[in-house]
Amino acid sequence: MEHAGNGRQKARPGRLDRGIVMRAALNLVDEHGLEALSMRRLGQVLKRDPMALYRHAAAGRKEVLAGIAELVLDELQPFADDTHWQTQLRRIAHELRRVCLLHPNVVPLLVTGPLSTPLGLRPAGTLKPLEQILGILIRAGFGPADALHVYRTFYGFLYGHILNELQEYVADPEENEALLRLGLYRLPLRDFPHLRRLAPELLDYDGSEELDQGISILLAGLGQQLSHR
Amino acid sequence: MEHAGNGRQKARPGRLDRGIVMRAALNLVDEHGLEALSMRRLGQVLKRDPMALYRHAAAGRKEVLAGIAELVLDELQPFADDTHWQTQLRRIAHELRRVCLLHPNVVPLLVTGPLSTPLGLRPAGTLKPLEQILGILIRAGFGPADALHVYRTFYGFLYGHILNELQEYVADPEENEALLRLGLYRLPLRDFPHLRRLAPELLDYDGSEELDQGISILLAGLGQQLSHR
DNA sequence: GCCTAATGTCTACACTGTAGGTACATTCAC
DNA sequence: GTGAATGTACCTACAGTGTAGACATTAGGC
Repeated sequence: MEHAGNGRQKARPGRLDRGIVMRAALNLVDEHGLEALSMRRLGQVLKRDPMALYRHAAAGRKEVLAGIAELVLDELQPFADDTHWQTQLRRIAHELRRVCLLHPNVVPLLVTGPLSTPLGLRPAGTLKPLEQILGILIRAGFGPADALHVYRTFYGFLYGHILNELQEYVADPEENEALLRLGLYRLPLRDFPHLRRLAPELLDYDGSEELDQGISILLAGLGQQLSHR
Repeated sequence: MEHAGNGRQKARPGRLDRGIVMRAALNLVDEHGLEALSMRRLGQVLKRDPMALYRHAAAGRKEVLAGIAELVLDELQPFADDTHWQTQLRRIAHELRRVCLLHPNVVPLLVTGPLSTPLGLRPAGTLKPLEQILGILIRAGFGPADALHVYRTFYGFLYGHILNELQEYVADPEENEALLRLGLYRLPLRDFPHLRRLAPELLDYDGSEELDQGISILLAGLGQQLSHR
């Protein structure tokens, strides 16, 4: 699969580098979850001594995790920024959603990883979306400070939606239905009247549609704020 | 600290129960972070054999984590629901924010914990806010299905904001300032013009204010959606 | 050739979650 | 009371984990 056959002499196991290690780690996490990522297992996958990873790729497990997150964010595809700012925001949202759904196991890293990593020290790749959105908003007429607030609201909502959607999403829909019904009927009707009535709606969840609706609400609010000044 | 001196005979170490264990675990996580929570260390704090925990409190570490999350959510204080629906939503938001800031180390559990726990199987305590907000929205005039969508948007935004705020928040503000300046000046001006200009605004972050602004945007959008049907 | 620096490999330590067994205490039926 | 049954406590053991440190091997420069 991987095996970037570097053309030096010591090509026996295929020379190791940071990129290869990180990609292997991402594969591992995608397939077997975050907990499956251990230095030893990673070494096993790469057919290398676990300690070799420390020399080439990372100073420790944490750094591997950070590397994975960065790798996933690098999958975000850039856009031409010629359309209306609202459609641009919409596109960005769907693009982030797309990438996150491709790597659901990595999402916890994305949302909680940068915790306690001060903004100034984050890798440039992580800051690009921020800069991009600031640009869009400022060109749309927001003042720089307002643009920052709006960015936070927008991105906050975005991450929130993605977390929501990942919770809603369950592998097997049929099992999901059974579980849901069982679970809901367990709840006392007097305490959870609305929730129990909404069982059918809970079952057909369309994440993309849901995201669009949320953004529409946000944009309506934003438009209003923009015109009121 | 804990030591609920139960009045039986074998009161030497003070009889163990699930509540005590969970509270001790929460303390541990609050003070030393999620990684510090191990069954062995928890046993040490409680002066019990680690294996005793398995008998009394939980089937494993995962269950302890779930218990912690539940415990934190139980700290949410209920409201009288007599005011305007918008003020109610605002209160709920601030209340959740308050509790999360009290237990920042637990937030990752709250946002990613219920992942892959189907909605129907979550503990009733976790579902109460959902039911509550559905009620508020339906009484405000939303149809049940719309109320569900709005709930998702609202809660998604809420969790997103909290994650954002926890990222912004750093222990020592002075160090924060130094780091930020250092970090931002490292970024090439041509690629990050807006971000570098916003350094001062990045420094004084008021989470409560920020949350309020976001909610205002949301509510403006919601009001518009509500009147358009 | 040899010297230096980089790289690979192995061992070892201090941890982790938790299955399984054993010794003790308490409780209940009679 | 006695005996059985049940619950509790504790220990040991196993298969993992991250990673520091020492050692062997190799590559490159001269």
